[in-house]
Parts: sequence; structure tokens; C-alpha cells
Amino acid sequence: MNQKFLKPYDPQATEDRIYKLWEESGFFNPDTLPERNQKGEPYSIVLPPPNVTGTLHMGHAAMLAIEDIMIRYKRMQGFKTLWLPGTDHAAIATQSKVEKEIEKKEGKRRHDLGREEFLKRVDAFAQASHDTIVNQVRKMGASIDWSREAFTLDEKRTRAVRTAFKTMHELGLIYRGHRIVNWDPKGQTTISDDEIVYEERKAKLYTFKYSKDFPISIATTRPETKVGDVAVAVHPEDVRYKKYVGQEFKADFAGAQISIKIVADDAVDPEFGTGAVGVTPAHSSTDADIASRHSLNSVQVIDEFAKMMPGTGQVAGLKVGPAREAIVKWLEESGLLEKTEDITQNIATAERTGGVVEPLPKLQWFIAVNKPFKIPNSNIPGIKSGQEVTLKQIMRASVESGAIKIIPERFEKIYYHWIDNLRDWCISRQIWYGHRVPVWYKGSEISVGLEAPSGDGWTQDEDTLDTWFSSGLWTFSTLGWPDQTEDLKVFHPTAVLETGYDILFFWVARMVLMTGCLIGDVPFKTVYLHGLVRDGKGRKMSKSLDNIIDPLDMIAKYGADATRLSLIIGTGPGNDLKLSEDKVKGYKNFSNKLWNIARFVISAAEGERYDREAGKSDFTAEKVEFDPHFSDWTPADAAHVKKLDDLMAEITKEMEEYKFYLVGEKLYHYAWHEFADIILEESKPIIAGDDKKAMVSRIQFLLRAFRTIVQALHPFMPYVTEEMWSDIDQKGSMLIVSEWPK
RNA sequence: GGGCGAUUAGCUCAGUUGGUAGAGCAACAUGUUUACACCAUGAAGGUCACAGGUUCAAGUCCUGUAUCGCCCACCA
Repeated sequence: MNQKFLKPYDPQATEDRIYKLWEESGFFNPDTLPERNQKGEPYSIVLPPPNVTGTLHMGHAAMLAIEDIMIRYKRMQGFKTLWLPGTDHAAIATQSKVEKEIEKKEGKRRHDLGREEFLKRVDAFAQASHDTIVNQVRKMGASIDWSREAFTLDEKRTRAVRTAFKTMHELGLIYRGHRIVNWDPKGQTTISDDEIVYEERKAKLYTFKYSKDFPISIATTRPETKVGDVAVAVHPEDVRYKKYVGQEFKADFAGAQISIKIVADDAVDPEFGTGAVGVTPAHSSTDADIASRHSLNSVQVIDEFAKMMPGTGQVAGLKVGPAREAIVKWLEESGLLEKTEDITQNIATAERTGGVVEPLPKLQWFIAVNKPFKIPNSNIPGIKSGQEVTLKQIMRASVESGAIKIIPERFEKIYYHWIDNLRDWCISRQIWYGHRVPVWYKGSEISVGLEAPSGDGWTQDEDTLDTWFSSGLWTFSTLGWPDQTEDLKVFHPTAVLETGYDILFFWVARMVLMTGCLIGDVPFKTVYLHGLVRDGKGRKMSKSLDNIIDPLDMIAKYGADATRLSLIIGTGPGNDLKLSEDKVKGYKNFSNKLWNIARFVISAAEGERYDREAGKSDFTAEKVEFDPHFSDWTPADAAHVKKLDDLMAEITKEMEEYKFYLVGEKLYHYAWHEFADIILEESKPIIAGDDKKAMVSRIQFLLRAFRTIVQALHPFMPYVTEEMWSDIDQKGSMLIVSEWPK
């Protein structure tokens, strides 16, 4: 017996060595898998690319553990498996992180460095961050194909992004428009609807009239925007105001000359406030909608720095805050203010910077989600090639038809709800780090393409694309699209997308949109959503709470296998997981338990027998070699075999149902409390006894059961199982490609 | 305002189509016996949030309530 079994299992001395063996074996790469897998059906997963903003956290560790389980399980079953890694440039997140760092160290801002120099700095940061991440992914034991690694901002992906932009522009789905966007004055960029976080804040609701002779009072929480009002909207059936509809009034509002038309619109709730709304088309998308229905013009009164623009009377040049106070003061002094109430309202803030979002009219690029277009080709059930559809319909049909299954199912409802509320997606950003909008201008000419048009005088759009635009292409841009590569043919659509439920809209829905539009297919057949990893008390892990558990720390202390198990057991899909260090520690003990089971089983097979009288053991007894076809079981062993077979059938079914938490727990329980506690204990007298048939039968069973346990546990605990395999299976094969026990 | 989820042993969670409540951890007692003290053996621990209903039978199905959590939303 290998002497290593005489000491407790040491993950530190094992894991890096084993990972190297796997990498050298070529089994991470579908092209160099054994014959059996080459002939197997393709099974592919793309890794949700971690942001190159720093290091991986427990959430990433959980994601890696789950995906590695899926891939290793399918690989053992003989599928042609591909798990494709990559990283995400994460545009605004990375840019602001580097910006903060530079400001802290050098006191400079990005404009002090200039676009080119600043981007060099970001690239350097991204590279360093990338290296850290790759190292962490390896430490987790991820059986991932590094030869196909991708980056959302590398050359190939740039070509994919530009091709996607050009194609969607030609289809009429990408357009440039002057529309109300969510402007983040702090980050100085537009953001999408999904990047808004609503915060509940106390506010004051002011009721007032524009002027003494104005017939209707209105209520607002933002008096400063009222210098941009062009109308007052009332409900068409509201008897109080019916008589005024169609009339127009002029007023001097705190020095600003405004003209207000009374319009009737269904969007107005007659029960709220005074039942009349001051319409500010330039600074509210609701109001912009009302304005467009009544052909009203729009007056912008707030600029990109959240300052009042010229022409706004006495508040011109003030920030919105002071401007609000000034207007309220003016209303009071003029005797126009009728009521001030305290209310709580949801205020829109930018997720990234925390800045209060200012709706502004701006010229930006959008993706039209409600515009019908002829889809060139489609494999999506219910949508025919050449049919007129909208992107929303594609997104809905992909899931409704069952072409995509979301686990857990309840997220399907949430997904539909999101689609129903979806508005055109603003994709241009006023930041530097990212894919530059592939559009060139020369005077009034516009060119959309893969590269600058020939000829002088063309300048490229200054803006970059929302990071989710490139992530949306991820399942196929990583496989070589727009080229019709072999990888694309074989591995797309991917089998499963496994990711956190928090990016269902940001990412999953966008992938469905982009893939449906550009490939005419679904990006994946199954979506498996995992939850958040919280601390032992159920709180989010954060720096300020100082409760962060670092995956690398856990791996160093207890090993990657234990860390992985702790992230799998005790949680189902879509549920948050509470993790404490004790939990990880418990599974470290399990690694060692397996180690000692190996020691017992191997030594028994090798003929070690304890001599009670002598008080010591020797290796003089007959050796028993594992026989996969052995059938001469004693009744007791036949019962054990049956039970083991039943267990395997059960867990194989549960693996297919993605119930990894159950499988992990059942294997843990069987190995420890059935196999070790009961079967091993009762084996001791049988092995040492005189009944040779019973002895052989029992040792055959021990070998068989232990091999099965090790194989079935391999997806969950790859390191310790692989390390033991070479001592269990003397043929020199590797566990990673051994056949899943049925 | 709309929607979703959770509530089962001290803690973390299972509980498949309704059929006498299960695991792990922790705690308790005991013990160094021929794998393992990163251990073993043993015992203990639950009005399945609450109230109704359907049923021969409900943790499971229906209705309602409470508490906690999450998501969505252009009541100015």
C-alpha cells in the first residue's frame, strides 16, 4: 500500500499536482478527449466571464463548483464536453475602479491623462486582474479548456461586436435617436434602465400654481424642473378641468417665460395630488410620452452636470438642489405655494456611482425591442425564417416554447414580467473603456461598419457600448462567430447557462435577444440560476461588515474539495446559501474520512490481516484483485450490492434534475454512515475469519463499492478522488475520464 | 401599488404523484476496539408559522392571516 495513506489527507500537497496532471492529460479540451468522448454527443457550457475588476469571491466559487460538477459528470458519461472560459472587460465597472485608484495614488483624473494614456492604465489593470482570476479558477479545480479562453474586448470579440452592430443596424433594430435617457451626472454617462437602483427617500410634495391667474394647481416633488413645463395634463373625464382643455396660458415663472397648454391624457390619475400633472417633456419619460401624444415641444432646462441651463430665469446656473430651494422660496413669496407635504418616494440612482439619475434628452444609440423586423433565419420554435417579429417576441418565444428551460421554474414568470416592461435599450455610453461604437461620421454622412471607411475626414463615434452588448454575444462570439467555425456548429446552442439570478435581466435575457436576432436560435437549452452566498448569519458579505470569506483562504485551510462541497450541499437552485467556516471545515473531515476508507479497503485487498494474539498485522494473507464481473456474492453482500445499485440509479436521476445538493448529501451519507460505519465495521471479522468465500465476496464488494463512491464523488470532490484513484485502479487510467457508474 | 419566495429539531436544510416526520452540524453521555480523534458508540431533540377547509388520511392540496426576504413599477 502506498505510504501516503498512513498520514492524514493533505490537500496542500495534492491539489496543484493533480491539476497539472489533468491539464497535461488534455482532457479539459474536447479535441483531445479519449475516443469514447470524441464519439459522444457535444455538451458545452460557457463560463459567465468574471469582471476583470479584481478578485473572485465566494459567489464565483459556487458558480465554478456547480459548473465543474456538470461538466465532470457529463465527461464521465462520455459526452464531448467543452467548458469555455473567459473574462469580461466590464466597461464602466473597471473604468471607475481604475479611475479611483489613479486619483488616490496620483491625484489625477482620467481627463488629465487623456484617452490613450488612461486606456493603457486600464489595460494593465485588467491584465493583472485577469491573471489573478485565472489562478483562482484553477485553484477551484475547474476542468476548463484554457486553450479556448476569450476576453470580451479582445480582437475576435471586437469583430463579433462590430458585426453584430452592423447587422442589427441593417435590420433597423439599432438606431440613433434623440430621446430621454437615464443620465448619471456623477459618472457623466447614460445608463440603461436595469442599471438604476431605486432608493426610498423622504421628499416634499409641493402644490402650487404657475401664476396667480392660472386656473389649475399642480403638485410636484421637483419644482425646479417646472421652468421646463410646456403643458398641464388632466384626465379626460375629470369634470373639474374639462372646461380648460385646449386652452393655453403664458406665465412668468421665477423669471422664466413659460407657455402652458392644457391637455387631456389617460395616463393621469385623477385621484393623485390635484389630479393635474405639470408636463416636463425634457426631464421625464412619462411626460415625454404625453408630450409626443399631444405634439408638444420639449424644453431642456437641466444640463449634463445637473445644473440649470440659461433661459431658466433666476435659477439659471444653479445646481438642481439649490435651484429647487430657490423656486420654492419664490413660490412662497409670490403667494403661489398652496401646500407642502412630506412624502416618501423612490428616487432613481445609478447603480455604479450612486449619483441621482437625471432624465435628459440626448442623442444616443438604441436597440428597438418593439419594432417588427424580418428575421433572416430561425430555429426558434414558433418563429419561422423570414417572419416578421420583434425582439420582445423572440425573447418570449424562446422560453414559452420550452426551447429554453429556466431552473428554478419560478424565474420564468419573472423573466416574462421583465420583457413586458422592457423599453428600448440605450447601448451607448460616454465612457472610454469598452467597444467603441463602430460608426464613423463625416459632415452629415454616417458609416456603420467593421472599420473606418476609406477616405479622409471620417471620425469615429466617441462613445463606447454598454458592456452587456458584448456579453450578449458570449455563447457564440467565444465559438468563433461571425465565422462559421467547426466549434460553432458542434457546440452551439450550449447545453446549460449557469449563473446568478441577479443577472437574469442584465445578461441572460440579453443573450436570448442577441442570439435570437443574429443566429436565429437560442443560446442555451437550460438556464440554471444559483443564489447569493451569504455569511453564516445570512448577511451579504461586504467589506464594511468585515464578514467576507475568501475562497482562496478556505482552499488553503481546508482544500478545494471541502470548499466546493460546502457551496453545494444545503442549497438548491435559486436559493441563497449561508456559508460559515465551520461548514467548510466539516467537509475537510470528510476528505480525510474517504482517505482512511481507502487505506482500509486497499490494505484488506492487499492481504493485510490483523493477528489478534500477536497484536499486529502482516501482509501474508491472500490478495484479492478487483473483478468487475464478480458475482459469487454472499447473501449479505448481494443485499449491499443491490442497495448500492439503487443508490446510483437514484443519484444519476437526480444529477439529471440538477439536484446536486441532494446527490452530494446522499453520497456523503452513504460513504460515511453506511459504508464506513456499518459495512466496514461488520467486514472486520469477515475478513479476518476462516470462511474464504465470505472473505473474497466481502473484499470484492468493498472494492466495488469504494470505486463507485470515488467515481460518483469525483464531480464534487475532484482532487481527493483523483488522488486515490491511482491506488484503487491499477491500470494507470485517470478518474476524470472513467465511466460514470450506473 | 403589483408579483415572487420562505416559515419543518438549537443552527443549516431535505421531504418527489397526499400514506406513521429526515439528514448534516452543534450540544450531551461514553469510549482510545484490528482505517480514521480530521474518530467511534449511544441517547436526546419537532403542535411541520397560525386559523379554517377538502380527504379514510395533509408538512404536502385549497382559502385566509402573520412575520421575514427578494424582484418589478414613468402616481407627478
